[in-house]
Amino acid sequence: MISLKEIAKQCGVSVATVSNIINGKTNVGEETRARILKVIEETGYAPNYMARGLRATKTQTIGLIIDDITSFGTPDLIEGIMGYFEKTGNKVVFENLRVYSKWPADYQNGTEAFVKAVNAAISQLLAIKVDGIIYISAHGRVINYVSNFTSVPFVICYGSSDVPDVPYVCIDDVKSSYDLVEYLISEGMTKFGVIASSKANIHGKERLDGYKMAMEKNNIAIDEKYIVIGKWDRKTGYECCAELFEKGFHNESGKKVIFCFNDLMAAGVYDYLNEKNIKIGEEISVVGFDDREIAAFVNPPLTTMAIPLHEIGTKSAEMLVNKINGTELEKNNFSIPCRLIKRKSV
Amino acid sequence: MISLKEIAKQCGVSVATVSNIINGKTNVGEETRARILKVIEETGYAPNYMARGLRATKTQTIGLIIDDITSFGTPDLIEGIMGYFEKTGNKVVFENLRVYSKWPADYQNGTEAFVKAVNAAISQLLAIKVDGIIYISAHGRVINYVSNFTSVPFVICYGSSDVPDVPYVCIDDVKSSYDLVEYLISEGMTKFGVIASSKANIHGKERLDGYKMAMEKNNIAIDEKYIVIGKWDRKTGYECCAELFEKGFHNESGKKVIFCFNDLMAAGVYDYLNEKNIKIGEEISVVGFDDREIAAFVNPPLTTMAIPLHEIGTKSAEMLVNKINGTELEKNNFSIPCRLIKRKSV
DNA sequence: TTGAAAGCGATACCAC
DNA sequence: GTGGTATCGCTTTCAA
Repeated sequence: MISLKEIAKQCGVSVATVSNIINGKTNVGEETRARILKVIEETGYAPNYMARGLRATKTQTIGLIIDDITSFGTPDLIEGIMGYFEKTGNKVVFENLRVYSKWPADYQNGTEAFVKAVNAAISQLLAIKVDGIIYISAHGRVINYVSNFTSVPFVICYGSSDVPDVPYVCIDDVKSSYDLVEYLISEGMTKFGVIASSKANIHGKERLDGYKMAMEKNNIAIDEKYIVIGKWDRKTGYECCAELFEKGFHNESGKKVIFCFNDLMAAGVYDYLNEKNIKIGEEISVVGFDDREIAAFVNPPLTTMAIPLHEIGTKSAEMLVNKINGTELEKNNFSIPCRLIKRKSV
Repeated sequence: MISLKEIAKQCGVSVATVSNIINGKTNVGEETRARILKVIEETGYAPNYMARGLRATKTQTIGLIIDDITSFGTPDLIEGIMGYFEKTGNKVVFENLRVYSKWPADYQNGTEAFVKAVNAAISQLLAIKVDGIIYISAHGRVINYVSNFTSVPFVICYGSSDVPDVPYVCIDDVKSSYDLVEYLISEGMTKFGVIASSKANIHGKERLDGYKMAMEKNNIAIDEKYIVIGKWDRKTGYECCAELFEKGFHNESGKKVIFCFNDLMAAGVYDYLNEKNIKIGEEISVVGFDDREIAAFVNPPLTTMAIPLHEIGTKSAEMLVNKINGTELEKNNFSIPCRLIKRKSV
C-alpha cells in the first residue's frame, strides 16, 4: 500500500505538506494543493488508519455493544445507528455479547458473569480507541453496573439506567400502553384481561402502569385477578390465557379484550382461543405489543404497538456524536412513544 | 493509558523483554516473566491496538460486509460468524451496505452504483488493515464483480460466485428442493403447483431444478402451466395462487400441494385459500421455504425447509481463518442442505 | 507557505 | 536471556 511518504516524494514536497492537505489545513499554497490532490486521486492513496489512530486522539470509530444480534429489534436498531454514522463518516466496530447462546433460558440481569462480559467488551473497545460506545440492550435491561462509563462517551440504546447522567434512549412504555388502552376503551372495551410480565422487567412494569393510568382515567375498574404474569413467549401466553379462563374471564359480560405485553404471548392467546373455537376480534379481542413480523401473519392480523426502532437507533447515534463533539445535550435521555397499528384482532 | 515503556521502566527491564513476554516468546527467564506478568496484571495494562496494528502484519480484525442487516437470515449468519471469531479471538468490523434503505424496491445485482458501494466498503476495510473479509449477501446474489478479491482473503457467505477460486458457502438449493418434493411425493401428493421466482435469482433457479429432478425421478408429470413466477413476497404469493386457480389447479384430481419458494409467498397463498374457504393441509397442502419465524405462527403451521444459517456462518468463518493462516482448503466452496420442518400444512 | 524532526506504542532484528 | 534501536505511517510543533 502506498504511503504518505511516497506520495510526498513523488510530488517533491515534504510529508508535512501532504498531511496538511489531507487534513484540510489552510496553510497550503493553492497551486501545491491542487497538484498534490491530483496525485492522491490518481494513486488511490488512503491514509493508514492505524498510524493515524496512533497519533491522533480521535479514531472516527465508534463501538457498538449488543446483547444479542438475534434478539428482536436489534437489527433495526443497528440499521438506524449505522445509517446515522454513515452520514458522519464513522466506522463501527461490534462487540456481540451473544447472551442468548451463552446464557440460554433466563440469565440474570446484573449477574456477575454478565457484568464481567460487558466490562470485557468495553475494555476491548477502549483498547482499539473508539471515540464512543453505544450499548444496545435486549430485554429492557436497566444498566446500572457498567464500571467505566466515563472514560469515553457512552449511550444506552433501547434500555435505561438509574445511574445519573448516563444518556439513554428508550421507548415510552407508559404512554404507549396508555394510548393503546385508551384506544381499546374508545372501541367500547370494558373487560380487560392482561397478560403482563414480572415487574423486574422495566417494559413490563411500565406497560402495567400505563394500563392502570388509562383505566383509572376512564373510571373502569381494574380487576387484579385478571392480571396474570407471563414470560414473554408463546407458551406462557397460552398458559396465561388458560388461567384467565379458569378464573372465569370468558364469562364476564361486556366487550372483552386481552392485552398481551408482547406479540408472542398474544400468539399463545390465539392458540388457546382457536382451540376453544372462540372467534378472535369478535367474541374476544386481543392486542399485542412490538409489531413483530408475525403480527401481520397471524389470523386475524393482530392489533399491536409498533416500536420506533429505527428512530431510537438514529437518536442514540445522534446523542453519541453530540457527546463526542462536546455539544451540550438538551436532555440526557429520551423516551419515544410507540405507534398504534390497527388490525383485525379488535 | 499505561504503555509498554512504562511497565518496562517500572520493572527495570527493557521494552523488548516485556514485548517478548506479552507475545509469548520463549526466550525469557522464568523469574523475570513471572515478575513482569504480575505487574502487567496489577496495572491492567493492555497493548495499544493501533500501535500493534501499525507494526505487525496481522491485526486480528476481520471485516464483515453485509448487504443489509435487516434482511432475513443475516442476524443468524452473523451470530454464527461471531461465535466462531470469539473463539479465535478476532475482532469484527462491519460495513453495512444498507441496500434496502438505499435502493428500495428492486435494485439490480451488479448495478454500477452497487458495485461502487461494495468496492468502497472493501477499500474501507483494507484501510483499517483487516486480515480478511466475509461478505454476507442477501437475495442469493452471485458476486462476480468485486475488483480486488486478492489483496486479502475473502469469502462469500450465503451467496456464490462464478469467479474461479472465490470461496463461498451457500445452501444446497437443488438438494433441499429435491428432498422436500420427495417428501411431498411420499405423502401421496401427485398434483403440484409451484410458485417460483425469476430464474435470475440463483435460489429460484436451483429450487426449480431440484423440483424437476424429484418429479422426473418419481415419474410424475410436470405441468409447466402450474409453475408461476412470484416476487418473494406475500402479495405476489396471493396473486400467483389466484393465477393457479384461474388455470384450474383446484379442479385437478389427486392430492394437491402448492410449493412456494419461500414462506412469505406461502403466507400469500394462505390468504387466498382462506378467502376461498379452502382447508389448508386438507383440501390443498402448502409448503414454503426458509422457516422464518412466521412459519410457526400462521394457521395451520407451515411445513417448510429450515436454512442452516448458523452453520453457514460458522463454516464461512472457519474457511476465512484457514485462508488467513494459509491452510490449504479441501474445497473452495460448500453447499449445505436445508432441514425439513414438518408441520400441519401438509 | 513549506519542511525537518520528534514522537505515538508497539515489534523484531541483532548485539551482547 | 536481555537490551538497544530502527521502524511502521502518520500528526504536529517549531523554524526557516
